[in-house]
Amino acid sequence: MDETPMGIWDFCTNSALKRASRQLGQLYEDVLAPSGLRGTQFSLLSQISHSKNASLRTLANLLVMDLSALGHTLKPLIRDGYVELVPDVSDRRVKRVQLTPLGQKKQQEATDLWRKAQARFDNALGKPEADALRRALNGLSEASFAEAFTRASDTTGPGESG
Amino acid sequence: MDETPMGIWDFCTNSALKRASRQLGQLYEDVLAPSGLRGTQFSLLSQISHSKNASLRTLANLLVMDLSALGHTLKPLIRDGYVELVPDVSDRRVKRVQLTPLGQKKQQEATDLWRKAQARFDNALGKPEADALRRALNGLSEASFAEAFTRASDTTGPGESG
DNA sequence: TCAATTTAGTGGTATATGCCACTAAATATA
DNA sequence: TATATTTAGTGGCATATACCACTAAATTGA
Repeated sequence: MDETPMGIWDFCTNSALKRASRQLGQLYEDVLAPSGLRGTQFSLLSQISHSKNASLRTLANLLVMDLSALGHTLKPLIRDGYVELVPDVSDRRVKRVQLTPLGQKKQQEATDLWRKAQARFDNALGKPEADALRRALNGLSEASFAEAFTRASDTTGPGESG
Repeated sequence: MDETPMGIWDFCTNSALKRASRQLGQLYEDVLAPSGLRGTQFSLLSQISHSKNASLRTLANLLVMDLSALGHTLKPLIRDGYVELVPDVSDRRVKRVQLTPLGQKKQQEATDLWRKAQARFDNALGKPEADALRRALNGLSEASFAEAFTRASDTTGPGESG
């Protein structure tokens, strides 16, 4: 065999993460398809549902997403009548994000499909492994991890100083 | 506390994966920035370097990426002179992807930066955990996982029937 | 050999996501 | 109070990524 099936993802966590994200994204989206929602849109609607009356900024921080990216991503959902932005009265810069009744219905409908996808995932990987993976991923998403990463000078050698 | 900091990512592996991907993407890209390459572009150049003379289709499969998405993503790299597509002589449908000399140089330059990012990641998470995470993610990216997922009827109850 | 099917790529369109520049509004400071 | 700074959001531009329709070339089958 002269064709080594080695990839950058075997070394690079970032590449591995993106590749896995594409794969799992496809898998979940296929299941969510009947709802007409993309995977990201389902995540968004669900989080908006959880974080009632959050501002765009708050939501962006929770989702570890750029504020303007969130704004852009919400546009199709606003256009389709699932989400609305309500200006805050006390701070006129702020806009609160909320689901419309239609959005709530759509989110619930999609949740039924999502449960299937999640069940399949847990079955395919094993429940304990799935839970562990989710925890690990959520650890990476915490601000404290970003700080640890940024702070980490590459002390690859033996003996950790400082 | 009436503000439960609970998120969809606490339940949904897909949401957790995308969120972590955004976070890690930012972290890696900050380190790669001096090279002028985005994270995805570095992954791409590296994989092209590994998979010498691969066709677009082969590369797309390896990367678990849609063929046309790969084509689109390569465009900036071709425009900037890092990558070129060479038509295959025996099968005139096929285009082989390869780095230009400039692309090789850029890839090597970026690899030096990447090593820093990777070292920081390993430091922040711990080497064994990082390796385990990479393995888990690469498992999700395998075709066999997609098959297991698709095949998995949601046998959430006890007793798995054939 | 010729038609039907499959395979590789391209281009258009839409969503996902980030950066930067800009506006508006709130807050801090002199 | 008037100015400086910070904060929230918007809009433009670029890349990332998917789907669909289409072309071209190879393969299959009659």
